[in-house]
Amino acid sequence: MNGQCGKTAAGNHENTERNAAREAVEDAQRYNPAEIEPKWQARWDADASLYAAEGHDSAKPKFYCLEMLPYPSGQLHMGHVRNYAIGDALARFMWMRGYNVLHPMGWDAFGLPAENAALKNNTPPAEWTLANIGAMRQQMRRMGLSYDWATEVTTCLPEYYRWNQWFFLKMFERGLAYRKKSNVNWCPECQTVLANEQVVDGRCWRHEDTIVEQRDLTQWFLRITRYADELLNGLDKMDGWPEKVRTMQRNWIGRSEGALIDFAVSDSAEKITVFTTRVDTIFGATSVQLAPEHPVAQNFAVKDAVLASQIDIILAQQKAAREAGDLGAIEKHGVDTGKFAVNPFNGKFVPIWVANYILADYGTGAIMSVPAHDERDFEFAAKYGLSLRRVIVPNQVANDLQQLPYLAEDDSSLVDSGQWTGQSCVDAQQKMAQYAKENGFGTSTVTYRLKDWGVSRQRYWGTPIPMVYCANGHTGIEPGGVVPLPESALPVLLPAQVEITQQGGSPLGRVADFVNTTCPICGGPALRETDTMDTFVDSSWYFYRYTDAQNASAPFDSAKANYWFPIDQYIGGVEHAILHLIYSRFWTRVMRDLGMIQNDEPATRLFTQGMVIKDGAKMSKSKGNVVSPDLMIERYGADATRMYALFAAPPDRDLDWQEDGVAGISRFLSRVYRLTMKFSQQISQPDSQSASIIAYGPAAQALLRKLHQTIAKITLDFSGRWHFNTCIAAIMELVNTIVANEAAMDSGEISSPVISEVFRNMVLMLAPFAPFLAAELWEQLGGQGAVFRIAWPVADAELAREAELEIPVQVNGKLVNVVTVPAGSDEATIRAAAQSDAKVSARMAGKTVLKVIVVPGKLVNIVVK
RNA sequence: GCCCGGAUGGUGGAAUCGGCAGACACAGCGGACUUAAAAUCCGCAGACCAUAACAGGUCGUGGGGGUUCAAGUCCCCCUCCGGGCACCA
Repeated sequence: MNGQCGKTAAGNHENTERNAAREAVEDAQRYNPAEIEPKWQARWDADASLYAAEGHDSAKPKFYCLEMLPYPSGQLHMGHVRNYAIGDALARFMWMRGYNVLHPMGWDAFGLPAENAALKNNTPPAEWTLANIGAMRQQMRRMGLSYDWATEVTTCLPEYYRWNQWFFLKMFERGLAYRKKSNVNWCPECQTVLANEQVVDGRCWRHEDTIVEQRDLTQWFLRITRYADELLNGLDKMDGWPEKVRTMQRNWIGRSEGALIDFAVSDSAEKITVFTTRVDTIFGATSVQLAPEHPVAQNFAVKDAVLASQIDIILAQQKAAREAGDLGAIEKHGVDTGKFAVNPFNGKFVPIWVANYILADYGTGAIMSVPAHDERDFEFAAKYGLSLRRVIVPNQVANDLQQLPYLAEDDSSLVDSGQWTGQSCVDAQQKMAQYAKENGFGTSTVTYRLKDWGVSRQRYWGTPIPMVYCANGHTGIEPGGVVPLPESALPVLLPAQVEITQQGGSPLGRVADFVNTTCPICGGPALRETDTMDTFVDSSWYFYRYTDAQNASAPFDSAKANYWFPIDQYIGGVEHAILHLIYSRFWTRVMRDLGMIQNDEPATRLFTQGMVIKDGAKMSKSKGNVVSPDLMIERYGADATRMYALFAAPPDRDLDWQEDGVAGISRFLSRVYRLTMKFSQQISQPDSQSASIIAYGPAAQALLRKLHQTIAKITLDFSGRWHFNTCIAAIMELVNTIVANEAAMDSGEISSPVISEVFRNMVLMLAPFAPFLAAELWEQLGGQGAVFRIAWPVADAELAREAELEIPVQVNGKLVNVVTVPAGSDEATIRAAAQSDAKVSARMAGKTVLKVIVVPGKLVNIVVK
C-alpha cells in the first residue's frame, strides 16, 4: 500500500470489493497445490505402513521396483526428479494392479565430495553427509514419492559398511580379494587411485579436466576377471536390458581368443611370448614388436644406453597419448633393438623392435608382426621398410594378390606355410596352437580387456579395509604381512576425528589410534590398512540390503532376498553402464557362490532414462542452465513438476525442460480439480454398478466410450513400452471430452451414475502421475482408503467400441473424403458407401476402376485409370 | 574407423502391426468476460497456390533411389546430430 490509494474514487472501491468477494468464492474452488500437497505429505509421513511392502509370505505376486540410489549432494536435480517420477508411477500402478511392491530408497553416502566440503566449510564429512540426506529425503517426500522409508539404506553408517568389510573378508578367503603391486591410475585432483572403469579418455570420471597419471603402487584388487566369461555370456540372456548397455559391457570385457607363442631370443636364454589371434599367419611374421616396458626390452636397454634413451622416448610418447586420451591417433614409431627372435614354426630369425603401438598391459605386451595380414603391422612395416611375406590367400578369387594387407580369415587358406599350406585359416588356427602346445612352445589362450577391480582408495570417507599388517610376523606371516581381521572384530569403525587436508597419502594414516593395533593372531603390534574401499563397493549390493535393512547379524536374510530377487525393474541413467552395472553383476555372482542368493543377475529388466536438457545442453552447473526442482515445486506444485517430467518426452529420450510446459500441466490439473469439485455432489461411490449402460443417451454413451478407450490405452502403455507422455495425453483427451460435455452433465442429460463412473476412474488413472491431487479428489469424492490401493480400472471392450466408424476413402492413394459406416460393417457395405460418396464418384468420373482395396475398419483405396 | 540411437509444424512431441501425418501440449493469433489487467472460457493454426469468399488444388516426416493399391513406418545408398568403443594384436 502507498499514498496513491487515497485518490481512489468511491465507485472503484465498490468494484474492488465486489471483485474481491467473487475472487474469494473462486479461490475456494481453485486448485491450490501449496495447500493440498503439504496436507497429504503430512498424512503420508505419519503412516509408515502406507508404502510398506508385504512380507515374503504375501499371496500377491511380487514386484521389486528400484531406482538407482543417489549420492547425497544435498540437492535433487531434474535428472533425479525424472528418474523417480518414472519409478514412482510404475510402483503405484503395480500396487493398483494387485502386486506386492517393494519400492525402497537409500543413499550412496561415502565419497569424495564430503571431504571437499569438509575442507571448504570445516564440517566433518559425516555431519555434512547426514544433513544432506535429511534435506534430500525431505525433498523426496515433498515430491510425494512412494518409498518405504523403513527400508532406507545409508551406506556410510557402520550398520551398512560393516557388511562391506564382511564381504571383503569372504572374498579374501576365496582368493577374490588380493593385494598386488601394479601400475595404477592416479587422479591428482582426487589424490587417490582410480579403477580402470573410472578413467574416461585418460581423465578422471569426476574431474574431466584432470589427466590421470600412472603410478606403481601396491593396492587391493577384487578378482572380477574370474567371472569374465560368465559376465559376458550372461549378457546374451538379458533381453530385459537395453542392447546398448549389453554392447558396452561386451566391449568392456573384451574377450579375445588366441594363442601364446614363445619366440626364443637369439644369443640369450630369454624368450618372448607373443599373444596373437591369428596364429595361422605366423609364417608371415617378419619381426617381433615389444612394448617399451617389456622386460626383454628393458634388459636390452640396460646394456645399451642409446637404445635405452630411444625406448624412453617411446615410453614418453605412449604416456603423452594416454594422457591426451587418444592412444589411437599417435604416429607409429619404433626402434630396432638389433637383436633377433626365432620363429618356432620355421626357425627363421626375425628382428626384435620396440614400438609405441604395443601396449604393455594387453596380452603379453609383445606381438609377432605380420605386415601382410594386419593393418597396423602393415603401416609400421611400410614406414620402416620391413619386409612383407604373404601367407594367406582367398579361396575363390586370386586377383587381389597385390592388395595387402589381406585381413580375411573366412574362406581363405594358407600358402607358404610349411605343412599347413593349403589348410583353411580356421582349421590352421586350431591345429597350429595344438602343435605349439605339443612341442612346448605355446598354447591356446583367452585374453580379456577387463582387468581386476582396484578398490583401494587413499581417502578418508569410505569403508575401512578390514586388514592389518603384523609388524613382527609369526608362523605363516612374514614381518609386515597381511592378516585379515576376524569377523568378530567388525565393524572396523571409521574414526570420527580425522584431519582432512589436501596433502597426499591416506588420511587414516595420520590417525595414530586407528593405525596402531594388535595382530589378531599373535597379539603383537600391527598396523591397520589405511586405504578405504572404492564407493562402488557400497552400491554393488545395496539393493539386497533393502530386503532386510535392519538385519544386525547378516547382510540380509537369504529367504527374503530370494523372495524379492531379481529386481523386476531397475531404472537409472546410462552413465553407469560399465561401472555400477558391471560391478553389481559381479557381486551378485560372488554372493551366489557364497550360497546367499540364488539369482545370477541382479535385475531382470533395466531401463535407462534419457538426460534432462535445457537450451540444447545437458543441465549442469558449469553450463548455468540448471532448473531447481524446489523452485518448480514452489511455483507449480510437485504433481505438476513430476507430471511434466513424464509428459514432455517418452522416458527413454532426452527431455527438453520448458517451464511454460510445467505451467500448462498446472492449468490442466486446475481444470481437473475444478470439474471434479463441481460435480462431486453427484458422484457416488459404486454401491450400484452401472449395469445397463446401454440405456443411456448418446452423449453419455460417447463419454463412457472415451473413458473406456482411455483405460485401455493407459493400461496397455503401462504394461508395455512406458510412453507416459501418451498416457497423460490420453487423460487430457478424456478431460477435454468431459469439458465438452459439461453442459450435458449440468442439464442432467448425462446422469449421475455416468458422471460417477467417469470421474472415479479418471481420478484413479491420475494417481500414478499426480498422487497428491488424486488423493485429495478421491477423498472429496467419498472414496475410502488410499487411492493407490484401489484396484486399477478395467476397460470394458463393449463400452469402448465405437458405434460408427469414419472410413477414409482414397482414390489412387490420395485421400478424397471420409465416409461414416456402422461399426462392424462388412466389406461390401463399406465399398458401397465409399463408391456412392459424391466427392469420390466425382473423382472417379470417366475412369475405369482397376481395383478396390477395402481394409475393414481402416480405409478404402480405389485404384482407377 | 566400428557399434548403438536419432532427424516429423514456430517448439516439445503423437502416429504401438504398411492404412486419414501433425494426437496431446507449449508458444502465437483472434474473440468472450473485465473499467483494465491477470486468470478463465470459446475459436484459429504444416507450407504453398488460388479465391471477394466459399469451394478447390499442389507439396510435405534430413536427402536420393526402390518395393507396394498405399511408406514417417519396409529395402538400398547418402548427409547431419547425439552416445559408446577404438593401435586390444
